[in-house]
Amino acid sequence: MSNNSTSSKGRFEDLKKALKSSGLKLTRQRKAVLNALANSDDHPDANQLHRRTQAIDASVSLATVYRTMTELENNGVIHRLSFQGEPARFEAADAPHHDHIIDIDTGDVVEFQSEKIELLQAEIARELGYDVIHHRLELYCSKSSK
Amino acid sequence: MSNNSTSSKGRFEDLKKALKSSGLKLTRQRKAVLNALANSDDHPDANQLHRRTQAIDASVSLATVYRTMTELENNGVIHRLSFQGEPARFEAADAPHHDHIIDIDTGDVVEFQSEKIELLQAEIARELGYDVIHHRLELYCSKSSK
DNA sequence: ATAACTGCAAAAGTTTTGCTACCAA
DNA sequence: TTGGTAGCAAAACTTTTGCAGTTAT
Repeated sequence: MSNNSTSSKGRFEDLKKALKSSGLKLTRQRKAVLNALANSDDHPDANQLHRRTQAIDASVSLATVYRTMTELENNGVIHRLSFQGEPARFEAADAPHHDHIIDIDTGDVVEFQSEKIELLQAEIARELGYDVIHHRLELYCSKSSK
Repeated sequence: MSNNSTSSKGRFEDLKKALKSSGLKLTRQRKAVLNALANSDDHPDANQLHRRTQAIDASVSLATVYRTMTELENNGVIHRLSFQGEPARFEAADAPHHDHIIDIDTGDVVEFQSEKIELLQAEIARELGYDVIHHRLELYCSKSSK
């Protein structure tokens, strides 16, 4: 089994596998969408993903991109990111959990991870009588001067 | 000066003051919008705020609600919250900084604050060469069982 | 065979905007 | 007086959906 997220080929195989285990049919169109997503190392929105998909298979419609993303999201195969004031972006869920830094000058997205913050979150929620099901943490940043 | 966010009257006065110091005109319509916002202790979206505003002054249009919120946001008087998959919500910015817990069963929003998390965020960003300008932290939770 | 899937176009929902008239300062 | 504002309706955008035909299994 390829958990190898370094090769886009491996990511494509993983996505196909995840799609099939979700009970979804592997259609020509979905193959193209997954391929486009596997080859994206940024976080494309629906239109970008649609354009990249069409470069592989020009017949794929935007509706299919949306429908596929919705299905895959419901099955935990991809994450839908909705940053402030932007259309939703998508990323494969194969990578370990992480949060995002958004460069407010360039729009670049950097991923990071902090066990400490996760623990603090759970602790805070617990004090208020809640369990954290999932969370969103985004740092809107500019490059530091020095 | 009333920094007293316990009384809605005080909050209304504070909002009016903030609007005027932003160089905006205090119109009849804006008075109604600010009044509606000052009397909201939840986080209304544009439609809700519009309805509450119309209860005060029926002539106010939805466009004016949006335009007013955009102006006030640009001047730091209010915050625009955009939770996952929902239309934007608004809150007065007079309260001290805080983040949000969203109850995924009821939609309730609880505010919390954690100095520790803020410090960790800054530290993480710094290690990656960034300064945090602002951030978003949302915990999507359900009531804890015990 | 047949239930799932697709493209297309239309609809839905949120937010913005052009325009003409109006009003706060 | 006059530049900022308002309402209205239309437009802009993102996302979803009804429908009739197609396809993977």
